[in-house]
Amino acid sequence: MADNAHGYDLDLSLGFIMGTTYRKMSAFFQNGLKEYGITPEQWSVLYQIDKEEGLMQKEIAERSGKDRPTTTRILDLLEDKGLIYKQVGDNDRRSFHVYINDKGRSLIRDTIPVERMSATEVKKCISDDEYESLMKLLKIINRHLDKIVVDRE
Amino acid sequence: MADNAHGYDLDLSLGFIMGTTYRKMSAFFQNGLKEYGITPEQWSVLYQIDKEEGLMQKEIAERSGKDRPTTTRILDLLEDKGLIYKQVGDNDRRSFHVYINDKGRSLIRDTIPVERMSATEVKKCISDDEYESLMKLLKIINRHLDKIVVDRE
DNA sequence: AGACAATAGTTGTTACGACAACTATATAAT
DNA sequence: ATTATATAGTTGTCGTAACAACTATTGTCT
Repeated sequence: MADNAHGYDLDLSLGFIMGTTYRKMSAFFQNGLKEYGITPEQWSVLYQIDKEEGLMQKEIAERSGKDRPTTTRILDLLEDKGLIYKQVGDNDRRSFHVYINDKGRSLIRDTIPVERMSATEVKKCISDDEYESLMKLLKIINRHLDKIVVDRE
Repeated sequence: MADNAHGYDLDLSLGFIMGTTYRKMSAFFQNGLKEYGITPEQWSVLYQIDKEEGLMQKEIAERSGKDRPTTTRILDLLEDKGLIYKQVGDNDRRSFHVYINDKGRSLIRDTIPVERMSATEVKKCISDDEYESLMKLLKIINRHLDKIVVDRE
């Protein structure tokens, strides 16, 4: 955000508009998280760990929609902040299981209302039906693009 | 993309889903641009310069939805690739006017079909009406979030 | 058992976005 | 005219994403 906030020339492609919209929503969330010393992306990873403890990094990556390198780095940051800890896999010594600790748990508890505020804010400018239809369309496109990309693996 | 392509746990917030959808669309476009040695973000900047030559960097930043630092860097890359050139402002010696050259022009001409393919691909999984309504909703949210952020300037 | 492939995670590089701090020039206020 | 302020652009830093290349471990094939 910071620097540009104007009347954009929005006569542009879907991908482009989705990018700017996503970044603004993310910035809005980030603004609410300021005092908690955590970013929206870190939050989403921590949230997944809180939701189900003992996940392997690979599973966390899948659930938070990030690739393995990015997940490694975000987990490092969360560990540095003392919010989570890793434990070497019992059966598989290549893998780690990830656990949240008290500090992480209370951070998530405290910030869930902040996360909700993003949705609340968006719902100020569109109806509930429109919100639902937006979510639905995004999920459809998401899955569609997955199919295309999966072929390349 | 590269690493993760699965059945996500999409029980997540709008911002999150918008982020992953945006990244997948961007990756799809990027894939089509591969042979042209340019990224989607660079493309969007070059596209604006082609559309109206002699723009100041500030105007390019606004139209492509980027802040000034990011614009500076992308313009540097485009200049290094020999697609554009800058010229010091006549009245205002702080500013630059940016022009596209032949190589840049032909790149845009050649890649506009690639850009269109992204929209075409998305339209394979949703109807035209849904596509339009998606665009409309994103623009509304975009403007709404602008209003909130503008207050901070 | 030994070779080979698959998998979990890490590291390095490039691009981009957010943000703060900076330079240089232009404009306004007095 | 001098000072203050605003504006155009740049540079530095951090976080994140995409991607390639790597290590270590596990599984498979023979």
